[in-house]
Amino acid sequence: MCSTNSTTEHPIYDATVSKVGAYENCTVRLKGWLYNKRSSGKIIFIILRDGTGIIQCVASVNGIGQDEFEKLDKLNQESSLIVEGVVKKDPRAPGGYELEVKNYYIVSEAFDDYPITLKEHGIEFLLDNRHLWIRTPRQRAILTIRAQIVKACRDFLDKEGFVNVDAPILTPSACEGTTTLFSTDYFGEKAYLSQSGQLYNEAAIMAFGKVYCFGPTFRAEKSKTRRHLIEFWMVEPEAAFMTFDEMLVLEENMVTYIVEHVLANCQNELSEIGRDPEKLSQVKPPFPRITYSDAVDLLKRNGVDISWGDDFGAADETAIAKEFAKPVFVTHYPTKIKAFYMQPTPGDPETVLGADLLAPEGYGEIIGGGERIYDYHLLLERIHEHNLPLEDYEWYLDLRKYGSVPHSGFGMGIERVVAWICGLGHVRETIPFPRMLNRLRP
RNA sequence: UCCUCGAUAGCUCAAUGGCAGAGCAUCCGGCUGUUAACCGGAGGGUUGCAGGUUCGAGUCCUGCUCGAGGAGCCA
Repeated sequence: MCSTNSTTEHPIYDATVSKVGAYENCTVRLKGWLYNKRSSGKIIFIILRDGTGIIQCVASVNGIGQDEFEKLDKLNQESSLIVEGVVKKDPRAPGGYELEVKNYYIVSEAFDDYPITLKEHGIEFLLDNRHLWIRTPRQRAILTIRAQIVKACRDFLDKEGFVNVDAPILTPSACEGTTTLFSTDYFGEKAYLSQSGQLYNEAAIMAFGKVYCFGPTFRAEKSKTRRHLIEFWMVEPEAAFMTFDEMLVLEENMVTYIVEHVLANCQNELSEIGRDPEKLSQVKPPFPRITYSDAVDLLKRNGVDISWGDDFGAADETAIAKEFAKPVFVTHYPTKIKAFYMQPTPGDPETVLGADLLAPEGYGEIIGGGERIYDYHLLLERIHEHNLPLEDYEWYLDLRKYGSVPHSGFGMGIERVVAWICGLGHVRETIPFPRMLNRLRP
């Protein structure tokens, strides 16, 4: 990267912590924040954070002079600064490289009461200080993995020929009429925040064939568990002519692609959060498939008090997923516990062509999807059965009037996937600024 | 909405019904290879709020507020 046969001119390279290994014995300039420091009289170790990583910078009185040394020694945690120095390989330094400081500039000196110290903190305090908490290496790693998961979703679907057609956030009515929605005023008319882009996707596939929407979703439910956020992100692929079985294959290929992408690109981040990649590398197609009926039998054998027709609780999902090392599909749910648009199973109208994908290790449902009703008359019947306001679904019924085709789609919850891949105990760390019951700030 | 647990220094936590404490952070001082550095010193409190019992309440009782975990709910 740089030549070591130095002339009288010593070039200074702008670098980042993550790339510093390429500049061994060269002078580089790093821009970042003071994460921590350790001082020992005439030598000081500055731990610099620049967003790409953390590096130890060593400054001595001999190297930068008494005045500059004392100024640096008094610098507060999280002060922003620019450091110039020589990159040295040193096994004593965390990360294997350190910077021998030749020069530094303080950009902004931080106040002396930065709340997030390097000691332990409680979750309430950390969430109150989420705007600062995201600076810590662990949170940076999780959110970096999230970004890579999002990228992998888009890369995979683009590669498979899906077109990104986003659905509106402001909608005139509930997509399903089941869940509690946030309402807002739309110039005198009531509008709701989207809980799914699926119905709009179904319109879009008749124009593009294969589409996906990717955006935030809002549920005004008073859910208070490790798997729930009030505002979360979903990617929802939908394709014309795609059968139920083809959809399952698409799902397992997408999940596998995401896991492989993270394993290939986020080694440092996985190691930072202490996630064992071994468990993830087992995720390869095909994923096991179990029908709802067989899942009920499995639970009964394990002593769970459940009868056919009951929906699964979180503990049930965990018990089912525990039987498998890979994500598992639960298919053919009872018609009455699924949404109105689900296509009945041929020859078995009591169940539908719907499937949930349950993540391993107790992370529960990460995908829900299925084949949609494409017959006009059946769909109309279901809308009546569910007492849905017909006027809100007229455009949706139009899709069955003008060139309807069999089609399928699914929705994947990004935060639950991030929680699973990162091995986290709660989805609140998987999104930059979580919106939860009792928490709207910061 | 329900169940369980919790709230004491900026943070994490101690304190048998009997003087309000420690570590970290902050401030002052020391130390030329530290690894959440270490060593010495200082400042820092309406014990979530409102009542009650008691000679005496951080501690026991009642109500409330806030939070956490879970349930219900939830493609």
